[in-house]
Amino acid sequence: MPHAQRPDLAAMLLPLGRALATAELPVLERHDLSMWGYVVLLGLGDEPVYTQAALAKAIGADKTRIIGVLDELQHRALIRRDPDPADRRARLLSLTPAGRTLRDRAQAEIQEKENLLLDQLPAADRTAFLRSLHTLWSSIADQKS
Amino acid sequence: MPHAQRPDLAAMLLPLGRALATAELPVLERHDLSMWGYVVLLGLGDEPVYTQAALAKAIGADKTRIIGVLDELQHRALIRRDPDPADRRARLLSLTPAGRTLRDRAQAEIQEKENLLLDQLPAADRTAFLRSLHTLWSSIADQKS
DNA sequence: TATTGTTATACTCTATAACTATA
DNA sequence: TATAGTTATAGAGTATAACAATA
Repeated sequence: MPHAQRPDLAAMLLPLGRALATAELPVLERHDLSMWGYVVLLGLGDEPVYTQAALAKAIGADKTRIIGVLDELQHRALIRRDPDPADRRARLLSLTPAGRTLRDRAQAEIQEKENLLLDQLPAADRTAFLRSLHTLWSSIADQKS
Repeated sequence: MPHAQRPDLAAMLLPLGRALATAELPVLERHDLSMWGYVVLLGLGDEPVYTQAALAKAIGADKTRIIGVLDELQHRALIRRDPDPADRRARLLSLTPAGRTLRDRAQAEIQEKENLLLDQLPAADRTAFLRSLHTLWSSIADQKS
């Protein structure tokens, strides 16, 4: 066997993902968001609630990791952290309208940038790429739960 | 604007890449290779030479980061680190036949695993995905140099 | 003066352990 | 006893600074 015909998948996916994340940092900075702050806003979808531990698990972070992030987002009134009347240990997390707006704006700008990169692909490849990436990503996300 | 129609690219690429890398760790372990050890072996392509700084840059590592890795690979006779007679500061790096064999075996096993994941895609999507990923990855790699 | 390889140090990020308040 | 949230601590990984040898 002479040599591989293609680079390893991980050797393409990870550098590409990191390059994108780095390129998107200035967008987040303009909105005073850290990467984790943005991920938390995304993690708090449109469905109202969560507990901190569940949110942490959903976004792949340690529960201790996100505490400072939640503190700051709450302080900026982007999220609410209401004690659950049914279980006073738990905090119900939700986006405020301001948080939702900020999240949607940041995401729109980020995906705009990403679309510029995707524009170099032929239209057919582009849709196949997005469809495939989504399939593969879903399959490993399922696997985790 | 209600909500994004797709997840962010980086939010799919990075978890997918990490999941693959994690799944491939046992393969590397069987060959007594660390992730960086494997990356170094891959970085020393079939072309004979390099200098440590150039290799580090090529694989996206700090030059100080790979010294221990090179030490171990050399000790196991997987690479050679010959002083350059023309410039005695520099070390010419190359794979030994054993290093090349090990690299090719590990890569074959890794890509076999990756192919299993890709098998869930329809054939047409699969080729379009690989072609597109390669295009995007090349474009960001070019950008760096 | 600049560069290669190296070591030692500092810094960032993340995970672990230990605590409180609830259940 | 077990769990949610928290704090403090320890660890892994990485980058920075400083050095000797060479150009």
